[in-house]
Amino acid sequence: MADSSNTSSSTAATTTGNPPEIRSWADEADEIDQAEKSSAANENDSAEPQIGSLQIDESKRVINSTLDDPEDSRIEAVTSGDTMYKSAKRFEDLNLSPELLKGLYVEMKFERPSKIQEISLPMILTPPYKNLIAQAHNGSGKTTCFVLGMLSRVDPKLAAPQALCICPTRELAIQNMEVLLKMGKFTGITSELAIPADAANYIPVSKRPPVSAQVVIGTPGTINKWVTARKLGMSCMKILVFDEADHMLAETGFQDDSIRIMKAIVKASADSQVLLFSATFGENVKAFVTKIVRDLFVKDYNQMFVKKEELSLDSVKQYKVQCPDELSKVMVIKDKILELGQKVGQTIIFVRTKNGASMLHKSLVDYGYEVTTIQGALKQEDRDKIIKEFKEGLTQVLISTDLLARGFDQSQVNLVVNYDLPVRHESPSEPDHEVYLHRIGRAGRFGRKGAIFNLLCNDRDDMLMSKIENHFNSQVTEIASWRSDEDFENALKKAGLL
DNA sequence: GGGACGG
Repeated sequence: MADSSNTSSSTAATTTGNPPEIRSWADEADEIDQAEKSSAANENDSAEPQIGSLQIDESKRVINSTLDDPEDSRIEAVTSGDTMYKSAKRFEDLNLSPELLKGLYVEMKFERPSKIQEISLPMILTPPYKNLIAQAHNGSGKTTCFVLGMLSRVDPKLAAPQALCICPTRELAIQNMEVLLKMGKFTGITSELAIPADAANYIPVSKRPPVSAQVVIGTPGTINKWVTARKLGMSCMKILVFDEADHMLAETGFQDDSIRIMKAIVKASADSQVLLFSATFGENVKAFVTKIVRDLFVKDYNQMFVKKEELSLDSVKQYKVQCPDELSKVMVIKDKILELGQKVGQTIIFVRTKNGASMLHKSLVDYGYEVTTIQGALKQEDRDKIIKEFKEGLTQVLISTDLLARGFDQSQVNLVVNYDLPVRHESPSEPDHEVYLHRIGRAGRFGRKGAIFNLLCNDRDDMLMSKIENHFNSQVTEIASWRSDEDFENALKKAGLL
């Protein structure tokens, strides 16, 4: 967890000197790993030899193989080139400014680097500042990791944009900015949020002054707009961070903007460093992302990935509920999940569409329940208000589209409901495993307890569910009867929530 | 389908 590392003996990155193996840093690494001695890895290798591997002759594999605590995540770092990295056991090992250290200890209340920080921060902060592709699990502290990276690399005396962070949603940009302000409180480092202004505060880009803030966090459209209008200068940029990088670089609609920003940075500031962070890097995405980094940046890149026996699937308990029809799904939410949920914390209910969100909202409100709903069609001020109320604990239940699937951090969320299972848009008979993982990652933050309820009401749902179970190789427990209060109570007890 | 570019 991010705020206080455990005390088990840590895992220094140690150079083995072995020739590099071709490895995957996808989140499915565990599966691949289990089978890799046999055929899986070989298949991968022969099909696409460059993927997930490094430039063969100049790379070294650095792996922490000396774990003595089976509870620990396994963190693997693959470095390229000759630079040696020493893991940071203490923040003092990182040459941070006293002001930043104070922020870490006093504001963030950190004691020492978390596992992923211990390994990745030296890779981020050691010259020649190589690019980094980092997979870190939900709730493992990846935000604090790249925020610290940005704050450390900014020169406080230079009043120009030096760090840029790009996020897939406005909410995530805002949330990351809040972490930055907190951690950087004593540094005097300036920052600006680059998201679209609401109608009331709208100023045409041509009429706004150039950005002088040292750190800019925002969404791709607005950032591009500012860059194109020459209001956001790239010449002093040292570090570019993509949060939810797989999504930003692979998804149509994000991809063009993201690549354009990358190109602008490379053009203006050749030695800039790019950090790609996500909990998931699917097979296809991984290939694509590595290719982009290779093509665009002169410098090569390091990789880090966190392996855990069952991903983030182990601290939260997953359930599935057979519901005979749509209405019974509403009944389950109303009579079981909301009633019991009151006792165990906050709940997020995920739906597939904005319309679905509105319909469910109306149903529950008509039954007299207090729920709020967030989706992208709302006005920004409403979005802000709903998030604020939820984060302050004023509302207990939040219905959301996949707007909140990624990155949303609210520690009181113990229950996640999939009213609709996540499906791939291009082939709706296939589940979206990455989105599933991100959604359930909203519960059980930083190792806390949590429960997931998947509501199924037809053969297609059954099929999707079983594909998800197979993919993650984890059995999802079936609730015997959707009508039984006792069944749901026991489920929450087993999840450690009652 | 969702999110990200609207002005």
